[in-house]
Amino acid sequence: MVAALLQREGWTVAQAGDAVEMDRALADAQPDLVVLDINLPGEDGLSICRRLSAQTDISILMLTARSDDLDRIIGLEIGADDYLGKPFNPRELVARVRALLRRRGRQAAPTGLITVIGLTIDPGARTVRDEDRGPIKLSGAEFDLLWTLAEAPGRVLSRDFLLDRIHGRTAHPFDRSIDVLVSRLRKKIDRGGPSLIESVRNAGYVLRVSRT
Amino acid sequence: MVAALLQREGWTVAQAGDAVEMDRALADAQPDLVVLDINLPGEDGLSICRRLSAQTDISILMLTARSDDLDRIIGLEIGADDYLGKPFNPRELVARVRALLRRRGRQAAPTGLITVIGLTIDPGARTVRDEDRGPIKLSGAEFDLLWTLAEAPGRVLSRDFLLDRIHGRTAHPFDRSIDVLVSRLRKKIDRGGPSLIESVRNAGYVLRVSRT
DNA sequence: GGAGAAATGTAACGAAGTGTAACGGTCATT
DNA sequence: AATGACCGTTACACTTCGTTACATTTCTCC
Repeated sequence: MVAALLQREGWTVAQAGDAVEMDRALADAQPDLVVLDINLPGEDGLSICRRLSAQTDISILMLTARSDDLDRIIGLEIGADDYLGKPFNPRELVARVRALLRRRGRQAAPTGLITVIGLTIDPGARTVRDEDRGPIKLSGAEFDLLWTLAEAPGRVLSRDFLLDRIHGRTAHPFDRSIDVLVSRLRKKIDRGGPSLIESVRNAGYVLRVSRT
Repeated sequence: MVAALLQREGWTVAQAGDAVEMDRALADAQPDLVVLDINLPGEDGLSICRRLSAQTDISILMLTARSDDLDRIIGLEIGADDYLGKPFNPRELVARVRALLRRRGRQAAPTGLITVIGLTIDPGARTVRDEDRGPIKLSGAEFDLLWTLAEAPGRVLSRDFLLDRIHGRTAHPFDRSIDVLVSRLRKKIDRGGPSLIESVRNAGYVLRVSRT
């Protein structure tokens, strides 16, 4: 799933099931970055991380089951460049990979702030701020929805597209989760007037372009 | 160094060493964007930022020494449009400046209100307001119909044309949907007198030009 | 004129789309 | 274990809109 996600963003991806496979893959290509699961059969993820970090210049994004600070510190201590707890959000994974690559200077894809209709969205910090009313607290999925809509303000995005972008899955027959998510997001970002997120019958949802 | 960088990209750049110089420069030219260092002699960068943001429409890219969350939040809090931690990558600075200017261009785009016979139609917000009676609530299809008619006031538009514009489909043999839609729209926008939407036998519908 | 045909107006019905409250499962935290 | 955040599912209310049926208007032809 991680591989599919990254491939869809345009990166070239190779997969490996354990340390041995990974070494073989590393010999074939010189990747810029490794996404490393801490739980692996055979050689442990932490050990691999230490080895990679010491011997190579490759960026390491570590995936682990637990996300408390202790783990984090240990992770960074042994040479990981960033760290993501499971279950993670697909969009967040992509954002972090992009950030790491950018930091390496091999990728020029600045993910700056997005401001639409009085909302400032910071993909790096995953925070949203209303021009007038101050910061708005959104849940992970809510943030991803807003972010996705804000990347294409004024364009109608289908439920299928949104579902895929936000959760990396396809809709089942009577899937209403996007509708509910939209409803929840609206409740948090709308000001009195007409909703900032408009529904387009038989099509999907759009973020308003002009502030009314 | 920043100035040289931006000039090399083709932008016109003016420099200022402190707040006073900046005010003088702003009076001379009306820049689209200010790159603002948070550490300045005299008036503090944050203060300047707050002032600019409140008084003008100029985009602000803030440069800060530290890039932790505190700084980031403060930066957004006081009205910066984007921020960049030092030391920064020259290419990234250019990319962000470009992104901000592009975003500005989009936002400045006129929304294209249409006003006919006392109705103001806002295609961006998809709202209609009657000069006398205030906002009117229309459904999606109703709005599209009114909008289409209002783009060509006084011209007769055929049912086929309207159907295609509004629903992107062609009529089947006994299609009356446009008639019904017109009926529904009339009920919402007409004032006492003759209908604002006139039917032309064997041809279609027209929006009245003059208010009777 | 007047009868009939054709065009248009609109109420009413029903299918489908959408909004959202409420419930419950999962997971991390305490 | 208890708590709370998050989010998918479900259920129900409401909206939207095409279809149909019938009423009304307008035109044509005699």
